[in-house]
Amino acid sequence: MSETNPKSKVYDPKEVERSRYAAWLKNGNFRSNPASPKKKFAIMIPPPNVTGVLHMGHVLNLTIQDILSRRARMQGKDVLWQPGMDHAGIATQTRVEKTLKAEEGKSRHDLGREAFVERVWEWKEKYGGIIFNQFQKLGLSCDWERSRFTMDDGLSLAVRKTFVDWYKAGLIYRGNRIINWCPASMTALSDEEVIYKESKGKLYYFNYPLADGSGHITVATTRPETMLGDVAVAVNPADDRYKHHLGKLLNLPLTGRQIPVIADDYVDAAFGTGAVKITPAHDPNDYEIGKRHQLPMINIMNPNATLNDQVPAEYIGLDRFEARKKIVADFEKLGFLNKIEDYDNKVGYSERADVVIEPRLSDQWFVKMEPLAAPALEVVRNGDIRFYPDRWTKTYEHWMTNIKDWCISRQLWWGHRIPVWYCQDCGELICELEDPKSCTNCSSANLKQDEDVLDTWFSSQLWPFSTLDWPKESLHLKEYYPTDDLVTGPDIIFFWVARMIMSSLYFTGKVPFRNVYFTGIIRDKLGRKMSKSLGNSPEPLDLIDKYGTDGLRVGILMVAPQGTDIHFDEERLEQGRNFSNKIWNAYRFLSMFIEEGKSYSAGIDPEKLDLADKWMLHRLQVAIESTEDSYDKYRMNEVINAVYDVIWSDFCDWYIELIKPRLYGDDPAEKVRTLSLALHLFESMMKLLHPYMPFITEEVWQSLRPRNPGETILYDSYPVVHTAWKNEDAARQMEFVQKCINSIRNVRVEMNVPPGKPISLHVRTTSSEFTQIFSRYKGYFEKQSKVTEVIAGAETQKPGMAGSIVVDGQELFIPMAGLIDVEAEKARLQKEIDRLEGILRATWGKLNNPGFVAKAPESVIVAEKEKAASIEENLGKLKTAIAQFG
RNA sequence: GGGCGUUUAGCUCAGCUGGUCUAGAGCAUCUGCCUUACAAGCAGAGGGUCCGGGGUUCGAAUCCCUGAACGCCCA
Repeated sequence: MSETNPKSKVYDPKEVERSRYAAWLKNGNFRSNPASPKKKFAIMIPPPNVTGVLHMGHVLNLTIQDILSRRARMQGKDVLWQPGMDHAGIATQTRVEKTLKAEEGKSRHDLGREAFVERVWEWKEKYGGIIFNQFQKLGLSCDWERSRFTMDDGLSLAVRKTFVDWYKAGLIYRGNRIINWCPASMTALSDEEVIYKESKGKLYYFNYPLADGSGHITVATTRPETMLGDVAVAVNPADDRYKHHLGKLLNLPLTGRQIPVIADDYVDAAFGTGAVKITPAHDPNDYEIGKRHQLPMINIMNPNATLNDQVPAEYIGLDRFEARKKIVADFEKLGFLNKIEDYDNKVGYSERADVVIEPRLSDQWFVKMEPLAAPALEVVRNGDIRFYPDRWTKTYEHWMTNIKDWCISRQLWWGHRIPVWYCQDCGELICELEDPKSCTNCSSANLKQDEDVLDTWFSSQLWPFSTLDWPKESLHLKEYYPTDDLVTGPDIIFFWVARMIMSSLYFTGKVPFRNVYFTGIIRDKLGRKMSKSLGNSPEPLDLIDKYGTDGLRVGILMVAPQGTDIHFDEERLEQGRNFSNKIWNAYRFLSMFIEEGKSYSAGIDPEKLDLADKWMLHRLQVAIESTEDSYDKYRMNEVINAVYDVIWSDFCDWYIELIKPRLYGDDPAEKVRTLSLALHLFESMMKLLHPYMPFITEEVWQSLRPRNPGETILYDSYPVVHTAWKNEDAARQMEFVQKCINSIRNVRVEMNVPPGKPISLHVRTTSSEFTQIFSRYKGYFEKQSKVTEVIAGAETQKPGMAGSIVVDGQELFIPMAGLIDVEAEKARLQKEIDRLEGILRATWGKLNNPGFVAKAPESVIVAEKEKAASIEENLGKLKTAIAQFG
């Protein structure tokens, strides 16, 4: 037992959550066991950055993974939920560089590569694990002892093998290309790491004078500074305005250089002036034109986006944006500035450093994607891998069919260094699994390793199998691969999901996972993305403090429909916390009747069940059935809503109330029987709920009956549907009783009968079945609507002054001599009559429609006819009742 | 420019293969209750042009077309 006082009316999650989690860890409850004969279930955590901290997105994403893992475990599977982190090349290097600057005033170059990397490792050991401690507060059941890091030896070996194999297969190559350059991190980026943002800019029109003095050509540009690297002006060959200028030379202002006017189909005559300045070293499109026309490529920028010595002296060293201003000013001075217009366009920013990226011509390493994409596209199209929601397959297909080569080299120090050596003597390039000692061509020992490291995603793409020891053929790899489910955000579908599929198919011949669940993005209540700068991102650990982990998990999951963005509002979590409290109090209630140390058998004697028992058993089966269906479709919010409803609305609101007379009664055998069934039902519901609310369910489960040491709900069997306990008749009868009770309560309130005041109930029934319900289950009415006397029969007469209710043709009268407000009662009846007449009109509308009768399915027509008949019956009785008031 | 998504109660959202849907839930609102599990609770009530327009159908919140607003992705 924990220290929680079972008498406390309010559930306090703090101590329960702390001690339960500690016990699970201590008992190794989360550990996988590949040697066990159990069916396997595996999920790979999307590795958070080593620099990361817990945010709301994690809460949603990881809770879903935990739910799937816990359910699988309870279903008797051996579960591996693989945790770990990635090394986050740019983010981590930047972080450590900043610290170094702040604390020691040094740059990484002051330390040198080796010493700097050593510092990063130190930083990782010190701060890198923080996010795992935070994850544990969420109650996650990861196999922590198998935790992996992308820079581990094993995973590094996987990276190396991948690179070498792909290189040898011709899938990795080195090329001089225009890539996306981040001037802040001073490295190349992949296309995916560029974020395009809408920006209000200017379009500058410059006049370039013709060398023959015959006038000028006006070009338009959004990046004036690049004009210093212009090598041509291009026009569309069909553009009559410029035909006579083709082949002429222009004096490029400020530079003293002359550049030709050329023709190229790429130029859109309708844009700007129809004449385009060509800067092949600083624009991907210009680069293509430059290649086609064998133009020189002048790189005018340093890696940090200042101008280099390829420009006139007065511009050297200027930052690109300062240079822009100066060049515009200089054009104006020279009279070559034609005009400036406002211009909205999209500007690319680097994902990590959030600065404007600069297209840059440089030597980089690339992965050839097309051959890898084809099979990866196929496994999603043919259903070997399924996406939830399915619409993401379209996005995936679109990317895969328009795929471009992946720039994988990064000009960083923190990461997997490219396993390529260059012979300094003969120029040979060596790429092998083992570090080469000498040149394979000329035997020279004068080798130099490539300076660059690989994109972090290059190692992340191997995550599902590299964490399982690949390329070693371990038992883990054999047993858990391919994994079952992947849960992640759609924002990394290209970065990660697609690349895992490609590399897995190539190296293992298998898909990495069967199902991919894409979560929505958590936004604030105004629909804005959560961000540090807006300060609209709540701290999950604070929320756990306020609502408990269980409360937080369930609060989020209840509003997390499949793949739609979530508008987060803390009020939702109150619902989760309140639910904890509700469960706690239901447990407190049942526990009042439990004799210390006694185990109440789960055996159920069908002969001894009363209506409420049959109904509750039925409701539980229905709930289990519906959760199974929802789980199959990964509709996580539907699962929890179904469990929430059966516990709160069925079990707490009705069932507990209905069995109270038996529990408080004086028949000991009946008492034990009732309690046993209630405990069985409650225990099943705790198991059903466990994946969502692991802590309170364990806490309660432990106390419902004596448990062996180390026994835990984690490994108890997950509830399955017992069709024998489904009972539609009982469900229908109980629903009738509930409708009656609801109506009686309604009459009480509308007639202003004080809640405590007992009333009588006279019922005119239409059959002995109904008469029996009232006589046999009289107690239900007494308990639920303070009815102390029930008279039921076909011959029952309406008392003089009485409230009238008609339910399924049965006439319920509540004598209220002296109490009744005639006008109020008439109004109440009239309202019900109006409602029914409305429905009746609509129903007859259908039945009188020849088209409906001719074309609608027979079952629908029959149902409509029955509906009309039953409403007419009820209406008739209500009209009689209202007529009696005159 | 291309693609995807969203639009249902004051708020956040369910409503899935068209038919008990004069549309549900939670929160908020109003009324009454400290009823021996629970006031973080119980009981009851009010609240809707299902974004606009057109179409298909016997029948549309649901399917199709079209327009609008908002959001996301890609170029």
